[in-house]
Amino acid sequence: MGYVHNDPVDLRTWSIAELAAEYDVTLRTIRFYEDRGLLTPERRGTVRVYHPRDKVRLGLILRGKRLGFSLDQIATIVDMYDAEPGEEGQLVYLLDQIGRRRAELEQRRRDIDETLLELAEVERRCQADLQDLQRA
Amino acid sequence: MGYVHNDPVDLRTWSIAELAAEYDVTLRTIRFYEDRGLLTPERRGTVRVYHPRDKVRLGLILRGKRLGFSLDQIATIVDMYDAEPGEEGQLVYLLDQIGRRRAELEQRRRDIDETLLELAEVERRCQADLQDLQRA
DNA sequence: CGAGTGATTGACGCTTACGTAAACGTAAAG
DNA sequence: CTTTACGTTTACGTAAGCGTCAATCACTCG
Repeated sequence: MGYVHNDPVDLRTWSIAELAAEYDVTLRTIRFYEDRGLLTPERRGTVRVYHPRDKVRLGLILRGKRLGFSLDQIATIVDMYDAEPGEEGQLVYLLDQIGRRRAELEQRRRDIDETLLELAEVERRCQADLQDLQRA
Repeated sequence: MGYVHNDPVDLRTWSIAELAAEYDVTLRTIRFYEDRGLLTPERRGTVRVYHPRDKVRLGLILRGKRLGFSLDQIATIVDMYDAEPGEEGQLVYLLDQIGRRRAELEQRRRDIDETLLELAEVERRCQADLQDLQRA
């Protein structure tokens, strides 16, 4: 275990297996994300040690996946979170990226709402058919 | 062209190129979906002719893709739309599927809302930093 | 008739996102 | 000391989702 019981949040660490269990992914997956530069855990000797920052990032990555983003897109999103202030060009670029992502997400939400409406309609039809069957 | 001008909606047809242009996908993509059983256009000789039903299905497929569903998942979803009444087992199965999809979609919407909130936060920081730079 | 234009079917290639061994290291427990 | 648990790298495999030819056919326009 990453250790102990009552550590302040910032001191806790996790093993790769602990993270895998908590987020229900395989070790392979976590290592793959590292390979792609999405995670950079500490190394103690050869062993990977994950800090709260790494854990948060993994959470963000998986949420991005649920949303259907590619790992490349996720990389740019996740990196936005801990970007340092930087120079003006950087900031403008970041703001631009944020705008794009927001537009994508809002489109997705519309897609979801439409789909939910249609599912409800299909469900209604289904239940009606079921009623008819059971009366017969 | 699929023909004419003022046909009742149900009579219009489209060529593969027209559909590709309208939805901004390649011919290859459309044929691939057919290969996977997601589309079944009419054949006039060797040529594919798309009816309104096919066009609608393509729209559903692409929306499914935007939502990050796999083609397999999309197939089951899309097929729900034109499922015939069928027997009780079928209907129960369908209702179950609907429930699952709905749960997935609602999770996704939560993901989106969280992400949007966080993006707004990052944006706020960004704009603040930009302000600071421009005062200096 | 010849040149385009737009369609068709293969067939091979490529990227993404991992799965799945194989072969090895290390450290605590029985 | 050997087993067991947990970790490591290297590397090949695979499924999904198309891109990209190549070869061929059908129709129309000048």
